[in-house]
Amino acid sequence: MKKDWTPEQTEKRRLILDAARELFSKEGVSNVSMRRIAAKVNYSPALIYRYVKNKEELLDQLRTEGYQILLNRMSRLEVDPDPIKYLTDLAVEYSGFGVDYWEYYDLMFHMPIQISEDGTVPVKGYEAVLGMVRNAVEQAIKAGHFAGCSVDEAMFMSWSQIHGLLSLYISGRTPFHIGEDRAKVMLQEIPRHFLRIVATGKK
Amino acid sequence: MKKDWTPEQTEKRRLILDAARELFSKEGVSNVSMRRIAAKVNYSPALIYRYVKNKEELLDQLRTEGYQILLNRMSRLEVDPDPIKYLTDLAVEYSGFGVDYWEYYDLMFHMPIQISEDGTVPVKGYEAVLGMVRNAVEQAIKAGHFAGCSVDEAMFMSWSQIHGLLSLYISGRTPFHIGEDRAKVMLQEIPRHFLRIVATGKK
Amino acid sequence: MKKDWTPEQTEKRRLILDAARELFSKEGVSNVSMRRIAAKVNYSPALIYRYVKNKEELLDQLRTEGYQILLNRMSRLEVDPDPIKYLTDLAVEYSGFGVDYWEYYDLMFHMPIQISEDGTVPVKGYEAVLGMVRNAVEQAIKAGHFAGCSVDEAMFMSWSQIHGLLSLYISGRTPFHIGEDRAKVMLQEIPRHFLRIVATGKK
Amino acid sequence: MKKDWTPEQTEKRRLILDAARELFSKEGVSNVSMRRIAAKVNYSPALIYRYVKNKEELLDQLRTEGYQILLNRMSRLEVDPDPIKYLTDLAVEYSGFGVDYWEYYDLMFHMPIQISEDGTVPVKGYEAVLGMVRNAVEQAIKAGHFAGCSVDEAMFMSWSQIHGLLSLYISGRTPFHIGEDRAKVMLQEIPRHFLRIVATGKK
DNA sequence: CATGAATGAGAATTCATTCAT
DNA sequence: TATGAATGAATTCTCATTCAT
Repeated sequence: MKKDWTPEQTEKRRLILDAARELFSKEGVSNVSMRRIAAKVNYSPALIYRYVKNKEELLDQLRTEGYQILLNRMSRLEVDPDPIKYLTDLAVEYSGFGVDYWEYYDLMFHMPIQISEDGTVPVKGYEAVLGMVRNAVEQAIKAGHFAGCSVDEAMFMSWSQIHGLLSLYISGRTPFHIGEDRAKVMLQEIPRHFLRIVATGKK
Repeated sequence: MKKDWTPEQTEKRRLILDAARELFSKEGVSNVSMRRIAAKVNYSPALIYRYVKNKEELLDQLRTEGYQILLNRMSRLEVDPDPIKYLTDLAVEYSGFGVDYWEYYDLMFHMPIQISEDGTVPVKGYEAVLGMVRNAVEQAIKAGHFAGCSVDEAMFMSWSQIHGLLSLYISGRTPFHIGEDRAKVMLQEIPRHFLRIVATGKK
Repeated sequence: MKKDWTPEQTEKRRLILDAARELFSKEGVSNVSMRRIAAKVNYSPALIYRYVKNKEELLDQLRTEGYQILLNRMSRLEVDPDPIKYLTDLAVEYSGFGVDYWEYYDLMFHMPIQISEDGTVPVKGYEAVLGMVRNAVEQAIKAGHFAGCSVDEAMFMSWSQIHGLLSLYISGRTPFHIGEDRAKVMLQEIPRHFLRIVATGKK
Repeated sequence: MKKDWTPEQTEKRRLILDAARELFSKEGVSNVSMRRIAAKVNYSPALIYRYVKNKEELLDQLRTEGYQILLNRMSRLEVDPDPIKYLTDLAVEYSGFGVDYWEYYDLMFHMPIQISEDGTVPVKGYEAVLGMVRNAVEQAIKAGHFAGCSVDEAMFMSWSQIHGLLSLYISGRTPFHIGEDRAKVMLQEIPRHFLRIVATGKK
């Protein structure tokens, strides 16, 4: 499945990938058959296989694309001298991606992760994305933030805060009033509250 | 599937549900057939349908049970006068459930939510669970915490922090070193860091 | 696919195996689909799989049965003190099987042989059959026959003479006049000519 | 597919046939798709059908070619005055063909024979090949060999001896030690033993 | 002459589910 | 109550073949 694609072919492949992405997140990967993807783009089931090797490759391609887009968005940020500012920028960008491309996000971060024998994740881009976050967290710790946290801990807490928001958002669990633009409200939360969930109990 | 169950019937239904849950969690919902559930409890495939309407109802039932268990765990907590302490207790209990019953959790909080026409979630227990959290958050706000946050906001941030941790944990994305007990490490994080992601930038 | 079969089940499995055998030799193994086998016995395609694990197992079963039948026929012979007489008896029995069960024979001796890593043939019965022939040939050599031949050679020549007859017979290449009973004529040839193709040229 | 071929067309058809033969022999007729044949000669699948009517015709053509090659090899022999010598020469040539072109041989002599209404075999060359053998046998009988055999019988025995060797050889059933050159060993057997399987029982 | 696009038919399986007994 | 038998519909994927260009 690499050949040299003509523009038309690329376009058709795109069509298929998009249809698949939509269906996958609407109904779950395993409830979507190649047939249904074909039907959605008005192709015969057999034709799908001229543009996509198989279901596996289709999923991999979507995931890889997702990581690439996310990576691009995160990379275009300037590195702010204030590591917390930078980390927040990253979070904003990450969430923006999650909201704009929630179908991708679903495929990228909700499926059980595959780890190859050497301990790495075999989908291109995954490690790169997490690496950026990790570096930013590391800088923040060096600058005295996240008192008492290891890099792992700080990274995990930061990541999971944003991931939690996106995950609930994607599955429709944002507790905001129906009628409002969920996405917009969601995205306002991030810069306002990221890394600032402070509940100052007397302890 | 609403008949009046005799105790024996209830017990058998129980057996089936348990088998289903175990299989689902071990192999993923869509990789488990009704046949395999039947085999696991030594019933004929047909008999399953005496106790369970179909796969869908089976899943719904499991979800409902999940909410019930979670509700029980959260309810048995004493309400600490310090609302932050209580909220943290709730978080610990919630996460404990998520780790112990991650297979339930997956079914309960990762699938797209179904909302009925009147705006409620038709699965029994769901609203109750969230209600408890909401109340606790409300108390905390009244006590002066979460400065500047609406109840919705504070509730969403708190929930998604924990949900994010669990979600990443369930899909295998905890960035801790292999070999450690992921579950244990994960659970240590919660009381240590919940509601305390503070990054004091100079701003 | 072992379970304990009830008599009815055994019978149905038999039905399927027989249908498969007929189709296989009439049209070639790879031109016969499970669907067609199902159709031939008036079952739904799915039902086939209650009685047979898959196409592979079906073929293996048929082959194994074939070797068993052949082995039985060859085993019931008394060992004649004259090794040539005995060898001829074996040949007659072997050919009788080949003619009576030519569909089996086709599956057993015309498909490319599978040899496992340890150099043996993994289908039960194959080695046993050849072993009997080999022993008989060995006795004959010890008794002074097959002058100048190794056991391998003598065994190969004897075997291939009969196999050649059967192979041509099965594929319809017996050059006897149409209308005669090909099978009968064929079988007469064996005792008359086996091991006696003597063309004493003056050289 | 009878058009008048230009030399270029003939050449291309040749290319396709050769590719097909190679693939067929390497992987078995039913494991080779028209696509793969096309790919092997760097044609588009569609183009194949300009030079070959369909898979069936392709096979028929290969068979016909096979008979032609075999016929050529057998024809180039001088007719030895000793009919047994000549018959042996034919056998050697026939087996040489079978070993060199075993893929052809398989197609030519293992598939069920098609006989047309007038009792002849509709594939060109088949009758001619057998005719040569038949004649040679006839001469041998006239010269006093094959005592007591009809032409049919003698012809059938001779043919099936060689065919048996080739058939077992092709399906991998030569009982010679692995590591030796099976083909070479096989071919040595023919002149050594053809028409000389003598087992002189005391009887 | 040549090809890319396209497809209907079919391959081996599997599954949720029903039904007669 | 319980089950074995049965199946229609679905799954992923391949293939021989046609046709418009």
